[in-house]
Amino acid sequence: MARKPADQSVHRDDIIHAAAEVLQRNGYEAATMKDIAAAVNLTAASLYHHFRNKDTLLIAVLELGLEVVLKQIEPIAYSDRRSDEKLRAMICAHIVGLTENTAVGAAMVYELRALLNVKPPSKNASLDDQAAYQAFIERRSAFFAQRDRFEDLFRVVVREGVAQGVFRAMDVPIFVQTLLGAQNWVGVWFNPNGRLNGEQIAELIADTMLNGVLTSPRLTS
Amino acid sequence: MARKPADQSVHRDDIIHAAAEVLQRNGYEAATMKDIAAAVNLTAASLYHHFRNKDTLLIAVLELGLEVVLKQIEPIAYSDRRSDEKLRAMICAHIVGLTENTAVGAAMVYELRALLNVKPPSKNASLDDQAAYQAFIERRSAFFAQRDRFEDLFRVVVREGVAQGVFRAMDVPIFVQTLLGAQNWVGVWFNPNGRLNGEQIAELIADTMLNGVLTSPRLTS
DNA sequence: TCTATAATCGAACGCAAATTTGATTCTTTC
DNA sequence: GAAAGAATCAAATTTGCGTTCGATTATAGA
Repeated sequence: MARKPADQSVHRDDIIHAAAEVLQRNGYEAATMKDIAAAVNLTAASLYHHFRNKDTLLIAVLELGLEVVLKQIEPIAYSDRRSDEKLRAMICAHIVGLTENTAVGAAMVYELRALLNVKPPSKNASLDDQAAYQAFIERRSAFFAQRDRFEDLFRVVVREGVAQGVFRAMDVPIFVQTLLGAQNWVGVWFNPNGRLNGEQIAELIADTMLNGVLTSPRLTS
Repeated sequence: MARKPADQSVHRDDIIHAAAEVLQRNGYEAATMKDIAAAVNLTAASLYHHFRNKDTLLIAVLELGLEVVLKQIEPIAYSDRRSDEKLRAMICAHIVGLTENTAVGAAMVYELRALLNVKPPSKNASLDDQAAYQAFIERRSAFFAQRDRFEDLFRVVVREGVAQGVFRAMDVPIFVQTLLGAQNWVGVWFNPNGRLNGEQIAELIADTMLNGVLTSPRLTS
């Protein structure tokens, strides 16, 4: 009866990754469904077989990006190493992740606003559309909840370090924003053909940030 | 004969600031000329009396943002204080500037891509349009040159500090990107109704970043 | 082989947005 | 107070994009 996805057909994830790349180049509003479709050798119309609409595609990209990064950071945060070691590992993991997929990383920085700006359907829209919008809103909330959780991991580890005396007393939320800014920015300026690779950059940044808060400074271990 | 700008008429700068605010909310592509016009009680058509097109309005916003920030940073960089004091002052000036005008600050982070994505006019466009596009391109190049100059100010001061021994040996370009990321990010998360004001945030961030590179750590002077 | 459904596409729809046009209303200056 | 240009607007134009529709093709299971 039913037919499973054919092997030669384009996969959901292919589209998401292609979308991320088009988004990186043009930004959400300027990126057209046609562009995205072309990147996977489809027509715009075909995309609607895989995604209800453009908004849904956007959130799929962002969810993917967050999931990847969470999966790498979370186990480190929950491990029982020393706080400064954990923080260093988290910083490096995040930055290396960004440099390995700059497209998704850039989306996580640049496209959140687009996600927030998604407009509700007009009142004479189909019930189907109304329901889909509700689902979208909930999905978006869940995304932001996850994202808060991601940021919290850093705050928790830093607080831990302060309590243990490995980090100096500080304003934890501000420090974490400082850290996240430095990290996210890498997704903006990183050049795969540049002088340093992701790991090297990650270590250098971790050095600086850790030095900024360690009670007894030490460089790369 | 000719008529000088009437006093009650909307001024170029009003439009630029209004545009910055609309851009902050929606992003360049999603911001409509109508929205921007409405923010200064005009119609979209009227904007074309002041700006040739939407692109020109965008670059005007960015030029304004850069000019403001350069005017504050440059004299500090060229002063003859100690390098670490200069760097601290530069960081604070930049961050305070961002928090005082988050709209323009956000544009400096988010809208550079839109600036790069401006499309040339079609080949059957008027000569006037062709010429205007050339002018735009040059203006854009000049903008990026200025922006490089801005970033260079930081690199120069940091190198100076390393040479003088107040800063540890480090990878200067990476450190400056780290610093700029932390700074720019403030424009993204800063909340005027938040717990801390711009100055306080600036000092905290400066503490962390300087601590990250000082040879003999010290906190707020 | 036959059928249900997955996957795709070409063409068309509807709409919103940038820009143009042609007039109209102010203000300054002579 | 008239002329010239500055500043504005309503309406029309155009263009491009998201999305829908109907039809077509391919494939796994009955």
